[in-house]
Amino acid sequence: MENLRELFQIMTRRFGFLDKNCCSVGGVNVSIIHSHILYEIDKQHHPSIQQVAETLGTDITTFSRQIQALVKMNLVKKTPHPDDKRVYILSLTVEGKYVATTIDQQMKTYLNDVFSHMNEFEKETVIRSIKLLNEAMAKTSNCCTTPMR
Amino acid sequence: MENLRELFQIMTRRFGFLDKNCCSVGGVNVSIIHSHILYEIDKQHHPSIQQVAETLGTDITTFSRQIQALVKMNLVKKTPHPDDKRVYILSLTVEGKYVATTIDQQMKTYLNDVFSHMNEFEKETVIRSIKLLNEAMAKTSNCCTTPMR
DNA sequence: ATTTATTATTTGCAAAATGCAAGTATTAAA
DNA sequence: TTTAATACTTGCATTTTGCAAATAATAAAT
Repeated sequence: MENLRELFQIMTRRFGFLDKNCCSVGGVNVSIIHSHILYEIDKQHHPSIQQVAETLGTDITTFSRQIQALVKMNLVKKTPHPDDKRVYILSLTVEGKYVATTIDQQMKTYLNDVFSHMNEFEKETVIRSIKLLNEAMAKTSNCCTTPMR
Repeated sequence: MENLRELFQIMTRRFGFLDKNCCSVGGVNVSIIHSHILYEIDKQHHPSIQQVAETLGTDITTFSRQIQALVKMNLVKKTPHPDDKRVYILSLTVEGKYVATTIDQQMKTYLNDVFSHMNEFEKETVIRSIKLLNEAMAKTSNCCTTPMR
């Protein structure tokens, strides 16, 4: 029985490095944090500030400022919610969408690079395993979800 | 063909949450960063400051200060290298070892919790997959290793 | 044997990121 | 129509960061 924790520690650290490396698109320099925010805004359907902060597990006041920065960089747009004036709806600007897409492609390239060292069967197994893992973590209440405050 | 990046994004985010939650032992409050440092010092055999900074991909000046903090907290000990006086050897104090061990146990508990939602076969498959992934990432030079510079 | 480079680590400093407490504005509940 | 709750923002004060430069020690070159 091998050391489980070590296995995961190494894996997550490596993905962390991946994140660190790949975050400058054209002239714009995007931090990892910002890239994750862009990713989530793109993925969620017109989310509010609160919603994205929640999924990323970031303090809301910090997140508010992060959004301000992204708006200033002209990557994100804040639109008042039509029915509830307290809420702001987030979306990507054209430039933001471009940056998000480019980062996404980079990430895909990296991942394909990683998978190029496996045969098709191994690749399928690994992908299936990550899915299993995600499902299992979703079921585990006392860890792996948004940090408790 | 499903979205590979999303799969990995979710997984690493979840492990990030895991890290965020589990880092206070007894009275001592240890940040994730500090817990990773303790982990590496424990794992590597009498590493130098430089070595650990390298594996964690942290700027050396920042890391120097992190070590100072851990020394002040009485979790880490700095010993001058006998042959090369420029170098400091890092080791855990008794208390540091205790903290590291406790965190390790917590992590193992969390992981077991996650795996409890799988059957034995799935568990084996997932573990084998993580290993495959780590090996593949190690082979991939243009990502997943210590940030360049 | 001295000068010159390298290496390991530390500080100065200034910029950036964080989070709590408190604020505003708006909506929902009593 | 007062009271409570929600979504978001700002004021601070603290912490974290990293570059440039300093220090100290070893290695290489002359």
